[in-house]
Amino acid sequence: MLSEIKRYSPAYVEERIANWWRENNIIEKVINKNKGAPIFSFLEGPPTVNGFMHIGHTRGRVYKDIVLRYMTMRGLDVWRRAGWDCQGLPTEIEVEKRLNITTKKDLERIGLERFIEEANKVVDYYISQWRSASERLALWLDFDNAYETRREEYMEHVWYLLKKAYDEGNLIESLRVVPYCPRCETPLSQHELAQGYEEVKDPSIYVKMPLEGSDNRYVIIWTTTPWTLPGNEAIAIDPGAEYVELEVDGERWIIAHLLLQKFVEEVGLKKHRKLGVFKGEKLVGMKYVHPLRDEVPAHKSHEGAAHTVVSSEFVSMEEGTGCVHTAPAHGPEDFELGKRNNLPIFCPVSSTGIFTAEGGKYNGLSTRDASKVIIEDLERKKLLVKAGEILHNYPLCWRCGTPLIYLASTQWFLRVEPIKQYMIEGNANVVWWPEWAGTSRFGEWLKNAEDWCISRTKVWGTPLNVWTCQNCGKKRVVGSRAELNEAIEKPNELRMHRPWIDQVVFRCSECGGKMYRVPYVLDTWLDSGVAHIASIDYLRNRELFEKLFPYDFITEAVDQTRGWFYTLLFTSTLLFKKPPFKSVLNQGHVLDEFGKKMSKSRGNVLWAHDAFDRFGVDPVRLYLVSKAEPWSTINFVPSELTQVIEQLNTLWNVFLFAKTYFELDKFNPERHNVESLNKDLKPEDRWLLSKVNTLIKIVTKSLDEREIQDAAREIRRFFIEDLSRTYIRSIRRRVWVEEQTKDKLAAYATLYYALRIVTILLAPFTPYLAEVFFKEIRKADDPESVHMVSWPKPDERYIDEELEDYMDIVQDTLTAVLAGRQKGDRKLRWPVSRIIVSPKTQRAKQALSRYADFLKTLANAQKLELLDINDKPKETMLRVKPDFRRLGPKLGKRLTQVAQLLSSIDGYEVKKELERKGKYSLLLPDKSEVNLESDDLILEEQLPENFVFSEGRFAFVYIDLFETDEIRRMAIANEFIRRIQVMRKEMNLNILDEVDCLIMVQDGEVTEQLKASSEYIEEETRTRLQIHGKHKDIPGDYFGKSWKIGELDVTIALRKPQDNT
RNA sequence: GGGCCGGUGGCUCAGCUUGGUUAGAGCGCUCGGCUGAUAACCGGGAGGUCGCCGGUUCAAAUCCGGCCCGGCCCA
Repeated sequence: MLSEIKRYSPAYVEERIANWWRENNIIEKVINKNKGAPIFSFLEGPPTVNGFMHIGHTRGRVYKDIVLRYMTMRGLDVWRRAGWDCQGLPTEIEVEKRLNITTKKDLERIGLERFIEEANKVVDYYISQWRSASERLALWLDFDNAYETRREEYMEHVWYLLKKAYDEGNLIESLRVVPYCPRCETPLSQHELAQGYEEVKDPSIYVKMPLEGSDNRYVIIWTTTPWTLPGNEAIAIDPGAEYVELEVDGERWIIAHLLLQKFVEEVGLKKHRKLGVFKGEKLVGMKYVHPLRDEVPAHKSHEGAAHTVVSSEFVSMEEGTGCVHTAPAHGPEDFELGKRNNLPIFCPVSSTGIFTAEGGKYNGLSTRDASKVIIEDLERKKLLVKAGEILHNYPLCWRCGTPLIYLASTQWFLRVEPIKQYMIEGNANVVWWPEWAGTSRFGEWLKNAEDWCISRTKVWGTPLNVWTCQNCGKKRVVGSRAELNEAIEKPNELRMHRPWIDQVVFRCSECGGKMYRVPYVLDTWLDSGVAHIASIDYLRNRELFEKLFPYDFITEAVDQTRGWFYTLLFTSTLLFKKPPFKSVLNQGHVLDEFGKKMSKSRGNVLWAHDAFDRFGVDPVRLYLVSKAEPWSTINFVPSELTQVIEQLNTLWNVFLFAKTYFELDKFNPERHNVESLNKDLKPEDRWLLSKVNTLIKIVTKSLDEREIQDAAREIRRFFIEDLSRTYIRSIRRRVWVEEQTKDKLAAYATLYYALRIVTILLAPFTPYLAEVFFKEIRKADDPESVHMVSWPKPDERYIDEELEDYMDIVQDTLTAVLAGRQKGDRKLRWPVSRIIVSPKTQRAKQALSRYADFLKTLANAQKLELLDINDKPKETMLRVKPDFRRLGPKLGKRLTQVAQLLSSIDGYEVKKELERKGKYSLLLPDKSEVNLESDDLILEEQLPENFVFSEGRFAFVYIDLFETDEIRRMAIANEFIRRIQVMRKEMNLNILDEVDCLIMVQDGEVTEQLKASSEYIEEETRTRLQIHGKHKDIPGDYFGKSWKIGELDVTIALRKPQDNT
C-alpha cells in the first residue's frame, strides 16, 4: 500500500485497512486474543444516543481506545462491552418534534403507545449513527453485545436497586420545589430550564411586613412575584450584614444598610431619618404578622416557626432590601430554608397555576390575576411601599413560552445520609487522574451530597416501580419482572415501559384494595448509574460480575463528576458499600478554535464524521491526545491538524525510503539484524538503538500514568527528530553504495529495528496507519495484525544514556558548524578544508571524539581537528594594542611609535613577559625604553583571514575556509551532481537507471575540473558522462536544460537508457 | 455566590512538584542554505513586563497572599 500512493492519504489508508480488518475478522480476533489471561475490566460510560458524535465525544473515545489497546497489547484480557444510554428527555423532545406534539392534549390524542414506538425508532437510529462513527474512529468495543438502558433486563436492575433501597428505608417520598409549566402541566428539569430564560416585564413591589408587638414597625421586603406572597412564611436576612431602622412618616422601617440608597431612589422616598444601624442577627427570631392574614385565613393556623425573621446565606445585597420574602413552596432556596427552620411548606397553587381553596380570597384565580388583586389588597391595607415594574431574566417554558412557576410537590428520593460516609471512604481508595479531580472536585461534591430526587413526570424512561393502594395507601415496590405476574389486572402486552406498566394493578395485602403505580418515571442518571451491574446482567450472571467488579478503569469528561461518576458510586455504595471502579480518568472538554464552547446555536460544533472527512481519523486521534493532558480543556485548532498530517507524511516517507532500499538490496531482516551485525554498528546506529529503547520506556511509563499526551508527543518527537531528521539524513551515503557492505546492512538493520518499534508504539494512537506500516515490516512469525503484537519491552543492553547525551553535544556542535558556514558564506555543498573544534568540557570532548566521523561527514569537511578543552587553534594570534586612553597622557608623542611596534609583535610573547615580570619593555627607535604594565595593553585574539568562528553550547568551532584546487573541484562536481539529480527526478527515472549525460561548459578551467572528477560524478548520479568545452545543440533524444552556477552558464542533457542496453 | 482548572513571543504549548546560567519548542514571519525518502528539511534573525499587585528570599515564571481575566461545574 505504501508505494501505491505518493503521499500519505488518511482516507485511502482508512478505507483499505478497514476493509482488511473486516475481511479478516481482526477486531474479533483482537478482542478474544487474551482469553484466560488476567482481566482488565473497563466499564463504558454509555453515550446518550441522541444527536451525533462530536469532536468532544471523539476525544474521550480516543482515550478509551488507547488505554484498551494498550492493555490488550500488554497481554490482558480486556473487558470492553459497549453501551448506550437510551432514555430521557432529549429523546422525548425529538419524539415530540417528529410527532408534532406541542401540548399535553396532542400527546393524549396520539397515545403513549405510539410515542414509545417512536422513541424506540429514534434510539435505533442514533445507536446506528453512534456505532458507525465509533467504528470509523476505530474504537474497538464489543458493539455486538452492547448494553442498552431501555431493555427490560437492564431496567430490571434499576428496580432491583430501588426495592433494596426501599426495604432498607432509603427510598423515600418527600416534598420538593420544582419548576412547573402551568400550561403544559408538567415539571421541567434543569436542562429545560436553562433553555428558556428570557427578558420579561414583571411587577416589582416593596411590601411592609408588620412586626409583632408594635403597631408601626415594619420589615420591608421586595418581590417580583406578588402571587407568591400567600405562600410567604418567613423573611430571610443576612445575620452578618448591617441593617438600618428608618423613620418614615412616623413609621419605622427596617432594611439593609447597604441597599438604603438604592431603595430610597427606587421608591422615591422624600424624607427619612436613620434611627440606628445594627447587625442582622438582632432581627433573627422576630415575629411578624402575615400581610395577607385576612385574605388567606390558613395563615392564622400556621404556627411554630412561621412568620419569623430567619438567617440565610442567600441574601442578596445587590437588589431588593436585604430582607428576603421567603415562600418555601415557591422557590428551591426558600424550600431549603423552610426545611431548616421548620416552616410550613404552604402551597395554595395547583399544578395548573390556579389558586386552590387554601388560597382563601384568591381561590380560582390564576397566578397572574392573583398578582394584580394582591397588589390592590396591599395598597388598601397600606402595606404597599411601592408597586413598579422591572425588566429581568425569567425562565419561560421552552415549549410554549409560559412563565414558569415554582411549586412544591411530592417527589421520590434516594437518601444520601446512610451511605455518604461509605462513599467518601470508598472514594479515598479510587485512583483519580488527575488527583485533584478526586480529592478536591469529587471530594467536595460528596461532602455536600444531598438526597437524590429520582422521580420525573415523563414518559420515556424506566418507570418508578412503586404501587400504592387506592384504599389504604399501602405501598408496594416491585423488584423484578417476574413479580408482575402477581398482578390482578394487566395489559395484553406486558411491557415494562409506560403506558403498559400503568395498567398493571395489584391487590393490596393489607386491605384488599387495588394498587396503582405511582405515575413517575425515573431520572435517566439512575439508568446509567447501575451500569456496573446492569451492563453485565448481574441478576442472572453473578459469575461474570465476580470477575469484573469492581472495574479497573472508567473514563469520562469532567462534567460527569456530579453525573455518572457520582451515580455509579452512589448505587454501588447502596448495594455493596464500595465503589464500582478502581480508577477514573477525567477528560477535558473541547472548545472551538477561539476558546468558545461548541454549541448548536453558535453553529461552531465540529461533528466527528466531518472531522474524519476533513483530516482523517488517525491525524484527529493523534492530534486530540497529544495536544494536552487528558483532563485539560483544549481548543480545536484546524491549522494544527495539518501539522500532524505533515508529520505523519514524513513518517510515511521514512517507510517509503526504507522500503525502496530494502527492496533494492533484498534486505532480509531475519538474517541481518542488529544482533548479528553488532560489531558493524556505527555510533549513530547505537545511538538510534538507544534512543528507540528509551522511547519504549517513556511511552510505557506515560501510558501507565495516563499521561497520554507525553506518550504521543514523545513518539512524534522521535520519528521526526531522531529518525527522520537525524538518523536518515546521516545514513544516506551509507545506503547509496552499490555493494552489499556490512556497513550498509548495519544501517538497514538499525533502521528496521527502529521502524518496528515505532510501528508497534503507534498502534494504540494511529491504528490504521500503524497497520499499514506493520504490513511493510512484518516477519513470517509475526501475528497478522499489529494490534495483536505484544507491547515491546525496552532492551536495556541498547540503552546508553551517555551515547544519547553525546549525540546532543554533537548535534549542537554541528549546528554551530552550519552557522559558521553561513557566516563564512560557504554553502554545505562546498567542502571546507578543516574544521577545528574546541570542546568546552571533558564530556564534550569525549562526545566529539566518538562521533568525529559523523560530524565530519555531515559538516562536509575534509579534516576534523579536535582540540583539548578550551584550547585555541594554533593559528590564533594574539594582537597587542595600547590602551590609548591610559597611555596617551603617559607617553605623549611616543605613543604613535609604541602602537606601531606593538602591531608587529606576537601577543603571546607579551603575555608571557607580563606574567613573568609584571611588565613589558619596549625599545623605541630613539633608543628610549618604555615599560608597559598589563593595564596599559589590550590583548586581543585574532584569527587568520580564512577562519570563521562560531560558538555552540558545548564547543567552539573554527572553520578553515581556505580553498584548495581539490576543494574547488569537489564543489564544482557537487554543483553538477545536484543539478543532474534534479533532472533525473524531473525525468522520473528509476533510482537504478544508468543514463547518458552531456555537460557543456564554456570555461576551460571548469571543464578540466569536471574531467578530473568525472568518475565521482558518474558514480553519484549513475550516468555516463561526456564533457564538452563549448556549447552545442542538444541531440533530439536528450532532455536538456540550462543552468547558472554562480556566474557560469552551463547546459546539462540527459538521455534515458535504451531498453536493450 | 461557591468549587475546580487555566493565564508564559502573533498562534499553540513546555518549564512550576524540588526557587539558581541568557525562560525553551513547534507553527507563523524574515533572510540564507540543503535535498534521489520527504509539497519535506537545516541554519541565521526579529519577536516575551512569564495576567496584575504585594510578600518570603541573596535570588521568584517557579513558593505564599490578594486581585483581574478566561473556561468548566454547581447554586
